[in-house]
Amino acid sequence: MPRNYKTDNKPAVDLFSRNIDDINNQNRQVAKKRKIVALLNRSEEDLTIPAICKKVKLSIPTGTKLINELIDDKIIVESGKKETDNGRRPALYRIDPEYAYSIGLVILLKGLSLSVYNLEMDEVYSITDDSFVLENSTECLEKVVAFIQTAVDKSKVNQQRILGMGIGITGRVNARTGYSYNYFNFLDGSLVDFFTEKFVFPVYVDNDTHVLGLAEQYFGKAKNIQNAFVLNLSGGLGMAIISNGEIIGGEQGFAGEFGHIQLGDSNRLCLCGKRGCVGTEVGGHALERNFHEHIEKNETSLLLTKKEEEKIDYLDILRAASKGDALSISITHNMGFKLGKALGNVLNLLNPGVIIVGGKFAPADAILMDSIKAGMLHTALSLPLRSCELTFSSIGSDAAIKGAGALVLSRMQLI
Amino acid sequence: MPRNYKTDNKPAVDLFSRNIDDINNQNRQVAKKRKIVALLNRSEEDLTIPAICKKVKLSIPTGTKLINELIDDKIIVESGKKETDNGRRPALYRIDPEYAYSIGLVILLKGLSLSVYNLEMDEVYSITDDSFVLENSTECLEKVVAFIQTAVDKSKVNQQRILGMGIGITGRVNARTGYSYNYFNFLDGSLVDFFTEKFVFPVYVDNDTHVLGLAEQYFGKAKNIQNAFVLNLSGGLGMAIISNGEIIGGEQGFAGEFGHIQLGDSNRLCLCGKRGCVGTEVGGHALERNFHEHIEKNETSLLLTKKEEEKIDYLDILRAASKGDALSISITHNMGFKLGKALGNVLNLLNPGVIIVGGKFAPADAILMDSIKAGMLHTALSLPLRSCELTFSSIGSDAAIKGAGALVLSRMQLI
DNA sequence: GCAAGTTTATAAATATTTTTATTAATGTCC
DNA sequence: GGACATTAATAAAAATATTTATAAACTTGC
Repeated sequence: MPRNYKTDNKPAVDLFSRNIDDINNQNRQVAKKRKIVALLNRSEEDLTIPAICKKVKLSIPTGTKLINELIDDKIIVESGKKETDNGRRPALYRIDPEYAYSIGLVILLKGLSLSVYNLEMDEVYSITDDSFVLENSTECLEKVVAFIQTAVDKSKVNQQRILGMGIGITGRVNARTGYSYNYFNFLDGSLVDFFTEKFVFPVYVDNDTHVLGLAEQYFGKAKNIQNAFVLNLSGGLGMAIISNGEIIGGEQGFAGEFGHIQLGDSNRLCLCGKRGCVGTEVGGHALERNFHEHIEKNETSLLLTKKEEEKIDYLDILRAASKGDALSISITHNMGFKLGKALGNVLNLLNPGVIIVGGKFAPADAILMDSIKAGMLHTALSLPLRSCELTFSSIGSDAAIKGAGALVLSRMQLI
Repeated sequence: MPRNYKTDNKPAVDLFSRNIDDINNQNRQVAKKRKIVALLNRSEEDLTIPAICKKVKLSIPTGTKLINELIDDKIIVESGKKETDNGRRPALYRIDPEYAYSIGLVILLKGLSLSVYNLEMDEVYSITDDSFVLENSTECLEKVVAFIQTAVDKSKVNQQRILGMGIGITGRVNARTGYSYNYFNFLDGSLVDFFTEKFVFPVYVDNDTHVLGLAEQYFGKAKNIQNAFVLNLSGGLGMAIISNGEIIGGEQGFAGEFGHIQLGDSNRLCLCGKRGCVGTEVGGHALERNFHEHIEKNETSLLLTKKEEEKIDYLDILRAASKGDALSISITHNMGFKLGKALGNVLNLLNPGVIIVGGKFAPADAILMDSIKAGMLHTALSLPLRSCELTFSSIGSDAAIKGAGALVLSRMQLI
């Protein structure tokens, strides 16, 4: 009887397997290929074979073999020769960006945004529904599904080429199990199970703040930094904590509820039922509330000449502050100071190398930088403060969506 | 000319190499051997070859080969056959505990303790100097060196068999660079450099709280838990944070300054210069202060009948509380409540699965458990609180020393 | 008490990876 | 402009690891 040895040397597990267990239990070659792709994905410039082999700890012959296989599979392309001072010039390689795509979806209280990204995380399609209002209902969930379906259709991307969809949703989310606890919590199974059944590609979920942190980690100012805070400062206040190079989820993925730390001196009642949460003093909604309280005390503002008082939102206040409106400046500074105090305390606990202000307030660096720093001085210990940089996100308004897209690559260990 | 192929199949890098770069840049076989040793070190019971191979992801022939080499090197010993229900009975293997040793040293404000551990982290020698008082001086440092030298001599352990010494020292420490910032900061180089020059074995350093966290992680109630807080509640208050299975050091290793978060409602001036730090309300010294303040207000206590007021320390207060002294119980409960409130806030931020109270207060669970829980209820969000267990360390008073010893194995990736 | 089933351990065959040697492609120096 | 230095890529040889087959050591069930 002839012996039945394995003759095909192709890996049994596909690089783009849609089964997460495969990814964690893959053979050495596929794991190394994944690392090569991830390295090229992270790298700004194209890389040579020796450089790749050094980084992924492979000998040049094996590295060459795997890279050639990736070229055969159309995942990697040669992009020219590298200019060097001496020696034979090496060939450069990069990812073929159009080989595969990922989808980022962000579900906020108001607004639904989806983008399709190629492997290099360049946006190839984008759509937003500003009229969307998040409700914990079947109808709302169906709306989301319909939105995704039409978006995917309109993007004209081959669905077989979609690696997966990452969803960032507001509220408490267990990223590991895929359950959402504040919205769409009426489902029998997890939110991930629900979506996975609806689409041919795999679905991953995390909360909006963690997804923003991912964006900062891969494309923003937390790149190559092992310990960072990424603030999601918009209407509310959240924080993604990066420690030892990883976003901290905690035991159920609930980590980051910075808005519900009681550090303030105020006694305002928070939505969570407690009093004095940072979130009652810091964030867009708190800013609006402060604005209206001051107006009630007969203070005045340039803003009142342009808009009815009830319709003024925190973005109006920010704009007014940057144009010199005294009240807007005052309350924004005040908010920044309180935020700084809270940050200084948490800085003592976690010793980050950088604090990045993201969210809708990211462009407000000119107004907020100094007041936050002043606040931090009041609470932070000098040693950890000295080596912590305060900075504002520069990724732009689609940061969270891009982070949601990156969630796919991250889970597939391709970035 | 004869070709010079490598003929010796022994690894070029020794398993117990004293060069940390070797460890991070080792060949596959040595890395796997290290994993085998670490697995056996962590495992309660002895393991079979198939079990080991499965865990470290090796085929049985290669696993067998490596294990046999470890046996040849006297690092592993066979310990009998395993009883099974069916099939051939496999041989069991375990670490030869006396093959090598590690030293744990803890330098506190008052007291110096050193223990020698075998590979299974059983104590083989222990010595303490209670008269020691930590000062930031050359003389004090020389005292420490002399203490270590006589201790190592007295322990009668072959110095060549000592893998290294782990030091836990109070104050801010950068574990990566080996610098100590509060004590012995007058040195030209790092504290690690200083000690490394004095001894033949390598030296590792971290602060006392992180080392306590390590102990809890490897031998205590944080074992197999990915997200935990380990409180160092003694005279002062510190916290080791374990996230994603790793102790968080932060950018400079300063993470964990829980005592300097301003969460309290009090306005007491802290040693750090700020007001309202948790540490001014929680911890042994705060407890003593509270005790004396109450006595000044003419309250009374059983303790006063036994000891002069000035000599009463927090351990006396704890003992009195457990014997029913009303004042001691009251102020201890009060402290527990404040600690609980502070913990609840940080729990919102990091979502740990377990909070372990360690340090000198670890035996005070009966007095503190309920008051801490009550405090946490006031500040923690319900979802993260629900899944977080509060517990007290049961390792014992030498926890930190054992953690310092484990620091050696940890850095050598042998645990 | 012996066949059948199960698991460990070893041996042989096959597959993979690395090391070393060789060849190729460049720049530099005299 | 050619010897020489330098780096890349490929080829061949050696080392290492895995798969498969087989033997050995057990239990169980009849």
